Amino acid sequence: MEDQTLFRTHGAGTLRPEHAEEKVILSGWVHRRRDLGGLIFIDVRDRSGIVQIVVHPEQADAFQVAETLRNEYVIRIEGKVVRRAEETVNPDLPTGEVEVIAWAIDILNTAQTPPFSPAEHKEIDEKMRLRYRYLDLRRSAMQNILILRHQVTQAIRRFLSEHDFVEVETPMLTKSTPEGARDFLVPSRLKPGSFYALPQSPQIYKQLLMVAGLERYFQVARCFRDEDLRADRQPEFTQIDIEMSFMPLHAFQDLIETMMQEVTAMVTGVHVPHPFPRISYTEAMDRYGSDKPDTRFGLEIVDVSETVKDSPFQVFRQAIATGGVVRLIRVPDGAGRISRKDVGALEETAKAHGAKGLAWLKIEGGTLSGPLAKFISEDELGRLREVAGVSDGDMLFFGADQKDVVRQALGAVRLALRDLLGLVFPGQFQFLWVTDFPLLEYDPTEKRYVAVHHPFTRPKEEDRHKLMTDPLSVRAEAYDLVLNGYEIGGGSLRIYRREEQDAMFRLLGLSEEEVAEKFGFFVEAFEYGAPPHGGIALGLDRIIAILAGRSNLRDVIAFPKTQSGTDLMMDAPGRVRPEQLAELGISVRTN
RNA sequence: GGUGCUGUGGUGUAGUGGUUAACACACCGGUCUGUCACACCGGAGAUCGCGGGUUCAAUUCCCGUCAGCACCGCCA
Repeated sequence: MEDQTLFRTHGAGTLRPEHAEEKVILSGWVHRRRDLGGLIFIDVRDRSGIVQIVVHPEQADAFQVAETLRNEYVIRIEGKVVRRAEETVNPDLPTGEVEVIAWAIDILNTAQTPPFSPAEHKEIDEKMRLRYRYLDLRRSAMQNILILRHQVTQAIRRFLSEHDFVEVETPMLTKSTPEGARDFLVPSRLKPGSFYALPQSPQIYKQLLMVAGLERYFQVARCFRDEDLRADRQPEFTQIDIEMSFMPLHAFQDLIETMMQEVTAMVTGVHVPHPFPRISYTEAMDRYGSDKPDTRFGLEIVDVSETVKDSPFQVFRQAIATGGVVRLIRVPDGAGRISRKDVGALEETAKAHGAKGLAWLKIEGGTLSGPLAKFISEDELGRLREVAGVSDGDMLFFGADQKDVVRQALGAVRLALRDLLGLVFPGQFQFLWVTDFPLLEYDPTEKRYVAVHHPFTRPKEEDRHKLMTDPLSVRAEAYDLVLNGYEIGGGSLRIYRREEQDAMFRLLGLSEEEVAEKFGFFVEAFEYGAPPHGGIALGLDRIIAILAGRSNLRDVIAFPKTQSGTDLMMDAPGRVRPEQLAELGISVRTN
């Protein structure tokens, strides 16, 4: 008899013909049971995979146990690996050339019939999956993602360590600062009425580590933002946070590119060339209507304001007369591929993104159709051919409004066309740097400038002279890393001189007292010899999701939140006992 | 804060102003020695998310509400 305390000699999914005739002990879950009456097959599953167990009636003890097994029971099996007869090989199973003849089966634990089975093939409702997350995670597809995530994190840790970066942990209990997203707050018991904030990112800490002389820092950092959720946004998420001193920007970006190249190759087997393309913010907005363009397909936006400025179509004329623009997306061969119904949906998309409408034109067999047809002269069409390369069979979508509106609306229409026409495919990975973001934007509700990236971002040297005279035209030394139309990272070179940081805070409308209160320690640190530095934060969850071909972040997070920020398994957030609140000096309004 | 979609046995779906609310899987019992999403026979299992309204009658129509999802706003 084998050692009873030994649970396993092999992983179920690892058995191969070379193990034939070996005695093995397996432990795992009953994936499926096929009871033929005089012969019982059990598919046993562990993390490594599935193997078929055969129980013959001659092994009376084992057979008796096998008859009572149910799905998801946890069992231990002793038996012998044998090659399957030619005609019973299962080519769909990695272990399909062998099976295990069992002579002993122990039930380590029984199981209720689960609300859904890990062996099931159908789509399970998201609510169900989240409520019983531990069952959802039994499915190999989910386990594979978690394993993949582990491997990526390990690879990144190794890569950065080899490049002399030091992993440093920074506090989770920190302080709320103005600017940025809404904070998650944690009440202090020792100082009633005071609150910690969970970090939106370790930004200030990592800059202080640069002042401290660490020179190269990284962290797999959990970050928290109390804002509404999306498919690509969770309230807590993980950043690969990186900062370094004394490094030229191009060299830093090269390092990040090399790392992403390695990760992509590891996960997908796809080799992405680098350097990655770079595009300025302005160009991205003009050509793609997005600051995170999906460049896997064309359909670029073309400005035709000049061409149609005298158009009889009033919407065009008026847009231009009031300082706006007219731009179009040309869909090659779109005339035959896009139905009236599709057009209606595209129009809704444009409207949802601020446009008043979406004018369109089909060019088929030399004749024009669509609401614009009667307004476009032969002459204008000729010039459109020149400017936008329009040819027969094309379909054109026009946006006419103020520049920002047209950018956003046509950007959304472009993505809708991507999905409608199926223009992208699995296995395509287009990395892209978006650079030269504006440093500031004007917030009309707060009536002041706010930082586009964050208040620690350095203005571009050549724009610095415009800081006081024309702040909105100042570009930042900031860069986003974009993959397939998702922002997967963002960073900047930082301000590292006190006077400059002070000037930036003043520009953002913070009073001297506010600066002293909120950032006093920070600017003070700059007086003690802060090195030139910069960095980036990469969104690990998004990177994994994209590389693993998943369209929502929940699938790459072990225990994610719903769109309303709840955990359906734990039922968090939850109420707390009155004594807990009392200790914290908190009373809750109940209306 | 707003818009849209969804909510029917354990699960996935079908369906209807008056039905015995249908099907598949799962579940329970039985038969079966080469199955592998086993097969076959039989069985049990649903206050149709919740509340209100319209109606002789509501799972179905209307309003509200809750939950999940997608999106807009928001997310430096």
